[in-house]
Amino acid sequence: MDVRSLCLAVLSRGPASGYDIKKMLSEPPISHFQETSYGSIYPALGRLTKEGLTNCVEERQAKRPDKKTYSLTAKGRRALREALSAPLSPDRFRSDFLFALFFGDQLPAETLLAMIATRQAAYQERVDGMQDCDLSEASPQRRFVHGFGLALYAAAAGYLERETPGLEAALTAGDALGQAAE
Amino acid sequence: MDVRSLCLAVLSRGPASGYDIKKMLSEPPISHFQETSYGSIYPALGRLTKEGLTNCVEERQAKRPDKKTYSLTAKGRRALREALSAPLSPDRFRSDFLFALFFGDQLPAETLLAMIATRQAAYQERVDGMQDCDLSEASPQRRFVHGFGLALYAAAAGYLERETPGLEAALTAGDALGQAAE
DNA sequence: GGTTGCATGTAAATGGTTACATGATTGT
DNA sequence: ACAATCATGTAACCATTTACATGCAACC
Repeated sequence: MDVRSLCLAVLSRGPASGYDIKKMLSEPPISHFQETSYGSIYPALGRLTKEGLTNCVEERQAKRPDKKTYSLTAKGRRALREALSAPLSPDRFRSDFLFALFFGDQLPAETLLAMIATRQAAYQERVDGMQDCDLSEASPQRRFVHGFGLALYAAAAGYLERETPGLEAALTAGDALGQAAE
Repeated sequence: MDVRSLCLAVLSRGPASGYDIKKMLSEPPISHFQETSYGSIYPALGRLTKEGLTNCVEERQAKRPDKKTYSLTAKGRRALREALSAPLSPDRFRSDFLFALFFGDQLPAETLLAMIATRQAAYQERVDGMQDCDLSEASPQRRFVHGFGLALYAAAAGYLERETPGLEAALTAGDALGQAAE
């Protein structure tokens, strides 16, 4: 999803500054499946405003840069709806961890097992954090999205926990074979 | 993971051409968690060779471009090991689908449900494809990686299947409320 | 006294995708 | 006949990240 649509989407919830938008996009649950930086948001807001998809109201602030509050125009809302209902690009999972593991015959078994333990901890931490999350006020969609993320991370953490011993056994057996062959 | 390391990793399995490398990276299971294109691979191979991380042997071919077969040098193998054992960037999941769903109050319920059905089918198809996969010859690592992917996709497909009816109920109830309020 | 939050923005560098350019062979 | 496979490479374009630039206020 391009940054412009991300901005429009956040603004559909109400007026916000570039700073606010970045904050919302960088917090769970959105941060779990989208990424952005100031360097892309500010230019995007400028362009959106120039093209009439957003309005911008400047508020003078002493001792700070003027705060610019953006809001959706009717045209912007239409553009957002279009972007959300257009064919969406497929979900993607990127993992350097799996890649390293896949080519792990280049590395000592201990290194691999340490890598796995680190990932397992990271996934588990995420799961724990999400389970503590208060959803009593959340919309059905938000709960659904939250649940989806939780299901994925729990599956990852669970798999790593369950299957690591088996891999460890296979790797040490392989090492022994390798040494026997020498 | 940068394209250079991807190339080195594939070459650690044996000499290959740019074409071969692209093919391996574009096939499951690697395609499930890494992406590349010719436009990045060919320049990367050129640079790797210039820097002495790979060797290149050209083979004349009539009627086709000369085939260039690359192989790892000792330096290249060291660089690969370094890249694989360096701190890896965290796994990332990107989903325009979840994003659209999250801001789904902008869209009619039917559109949302259709989107979900499409994704569910896509995930399920992936799961089915992976279950049919023959792993009898595969290394322990490869099985582990395969299993990880399968666990994730199965969790996604399962979640969507289980939880969609609940969301549908909530959405239609919400619609009714919204209409009552008008 | 240090970190976090508020608040904007630009410029350079990075790194990549997409499309183009070419073209025989093999399988359906 | 048509698609896929083999086989390389370049150039234009795109988007984004990272680092820089600035600086107060509030909290710990």
